[in-house]
Amino acid sequence: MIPEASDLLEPLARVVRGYYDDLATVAGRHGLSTTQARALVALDRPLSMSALAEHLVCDASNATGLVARMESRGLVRRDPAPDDRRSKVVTPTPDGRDLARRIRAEMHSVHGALGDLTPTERAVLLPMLDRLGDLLADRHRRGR
Amino acid sequence: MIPEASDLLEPLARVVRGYYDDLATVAGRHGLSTTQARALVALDRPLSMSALAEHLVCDASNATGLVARMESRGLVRRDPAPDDRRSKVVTPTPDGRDLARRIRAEMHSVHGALGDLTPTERAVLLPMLDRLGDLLADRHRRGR
DNA sequence: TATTGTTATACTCTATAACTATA
DNA sequence: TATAGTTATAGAGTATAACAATA
Repeated sequence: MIPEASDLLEPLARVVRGYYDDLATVAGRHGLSTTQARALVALDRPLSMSALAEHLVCDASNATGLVARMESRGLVRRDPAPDDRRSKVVTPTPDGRDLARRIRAEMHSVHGALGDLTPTERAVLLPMLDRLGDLLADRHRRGR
Repeated sequence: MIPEASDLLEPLARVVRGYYDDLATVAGRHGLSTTQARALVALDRPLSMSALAEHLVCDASNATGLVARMESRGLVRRDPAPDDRRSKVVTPTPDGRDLARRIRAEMHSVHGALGDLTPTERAVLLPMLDRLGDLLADRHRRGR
């Protein structure tokens, strides 16, 4: 029995749902929305406003309010870019970095489920996830 | 080299992101939010308001507005439940069913990426996704 | 002219709390 | 008393359009 692409859609959707439910739970526990949690994790490296919006796949105008709320909570800073006076660089504060680290660590359902796999299963799954992630990113980069 | 659970986190996050970006694109193309798209796909079978809210992992009060908007677009109907006069049953209209079918079919990035895998890769990945989905659902059902 | 970020606006999603009509 | 659904409210995410400052 060779599975078709469509046979994998529903199982993949279930995994995606499990991941997002866990992220939402952990983010909510710290008073963050999933968008803020995603932004904070992405800000592992400083990003301009537009680069952040691109990462979150939303309009640049949304980043203004999003970053403003995170800034007012002391999680990030917004500094003028040194090379381009139109641009701003968003950098996490030490508090922001701590929280990002905690969010990653506290995704217990995802972490635990991956830990419940046998080492052999993990060794099989890892390259498949990498490959699928590459293929999805490729298609996203081209015209979707 | 035996991968740890944490080694799989980032690859899994990439796959999740690819899936959601595709869903958002397809939903937006039809003037739906991702929540409405998820609801419409879930309504493959009629659900009560509370069952729908549970599926979407949101408060029951949200379902009221969500279904009202979908109803005003002619995608679903809200009928009194036959057995319990407090309850209502949400059913997709023919238009709603069509749109749900189209959304599933138009997730080209996900569908295409799965199709880019070799048959052997799909045969390897399918049971792993099922297993991971089961583990995530288990942990969600217990206390997260 | 084009780009970066912002503001204004409007709509949707989301949770909480209070209400109603049933059970 | 408890449950199903609704309403009211408030905060957050989202896109569009228009704008200022800069490139």
